[in-house]
Amino acid sequence: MPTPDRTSLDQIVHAGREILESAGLAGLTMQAVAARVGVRAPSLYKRVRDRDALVRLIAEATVAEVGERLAALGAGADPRRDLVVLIREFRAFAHERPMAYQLMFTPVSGLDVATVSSAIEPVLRVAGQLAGEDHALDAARTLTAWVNGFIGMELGGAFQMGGDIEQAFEFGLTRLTAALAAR
Amino acid sequence: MPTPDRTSLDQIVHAGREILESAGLAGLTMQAVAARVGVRAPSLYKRVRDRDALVRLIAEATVAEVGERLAALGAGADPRRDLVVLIREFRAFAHERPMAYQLMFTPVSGLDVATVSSAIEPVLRVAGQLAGEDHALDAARTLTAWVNGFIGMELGGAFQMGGDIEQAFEFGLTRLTAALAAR
DNA sequence: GTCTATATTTCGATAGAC
DNA sequence: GTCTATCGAAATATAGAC
Repeated sequence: MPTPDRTSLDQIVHAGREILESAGLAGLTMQAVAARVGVRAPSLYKRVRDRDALVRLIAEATVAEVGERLAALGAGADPRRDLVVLIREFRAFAHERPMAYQLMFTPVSGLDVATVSSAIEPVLRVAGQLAGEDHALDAARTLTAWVNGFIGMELGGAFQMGGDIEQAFEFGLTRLTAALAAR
Repeated sequence: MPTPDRTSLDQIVHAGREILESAGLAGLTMQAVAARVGVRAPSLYKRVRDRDALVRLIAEATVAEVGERLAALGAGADPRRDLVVLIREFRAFAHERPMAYQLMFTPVSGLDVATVSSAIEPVLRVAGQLAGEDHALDAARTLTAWVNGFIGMELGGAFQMGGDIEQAFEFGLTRLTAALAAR
């Protein structure tokens, strides 16, 4: 073995995730990733087909992590309380990894349905408990649309009219959970 | 006058908006804009400082158009009905100009507060009528977050679990308007 | 598997003639 | 004001030596 492995796919993806957060998607260049793992850019192509493939791997790792965190919350006796906890955790993740969060909802990431479906399964389940199985999907979409929109706007600085952002979030969360409860 | 004007700032912005829709933000190059208005790229710099300035002008024109369309709807006797009409019109615009819509909510566009504020004034007003002035801002943010999130997800193809998207939209709209009404 | 070197492409922006 | 010509700056990806 003339030249032993100096990096690995895991290390590359990990480095990519860090660079994504610190420099954005545009800053996620093959050179930057290579520099962080301690090799030259051409060496990355031994493990990753091209930049798009690396971006997809990062997006998949992000979805998987979100799914684990949501699943780890478990379920209690009160679906409404479970839902509040789920949504807050979702937002907390977005604040920790804003760029990765946005990447998840970007078309270019090319995520497969199965990965995403399993990640948001807890939300769908609790939405069904709350709104009734007939409205489970509609309720889950209402919730995810709202929280995703809220996060996107706060991350993008779209809330420019003053006021308390935390209060606005809790207001929406309270009203939404009440509105989705089966009647 | 050796070389009479062959284009104008209005024409440049108009061409930019069309290219944005057909080729995306990445396809909005100075060369593409120049070609569409019938000049060479360097000529654009006589009327626009640089590409960022052009992008900002396009974003501002988009916000202005949204504002006009929302304002044109007027107000009726039922705030709840007004709100439904407003939100549907907002979504209709997003479907007509998806790329411009997304640009509005992109940090890079650098929109000033005043422009955006006046555009969404109808939403804020009706939200206040519905939820009470104490909750006007919170209610408006809940609404805009939801509709923005919903539109972003449908434009990005994030609704991958089947079902009827229109039904999901109307479900959310109905539940939200009910939830925001003052109690 | 890693490296140097480089081909390729693309685009933003400027200089200076007309 | 418009043009040609060109600079400068990236970054992706490949070729081939070691």
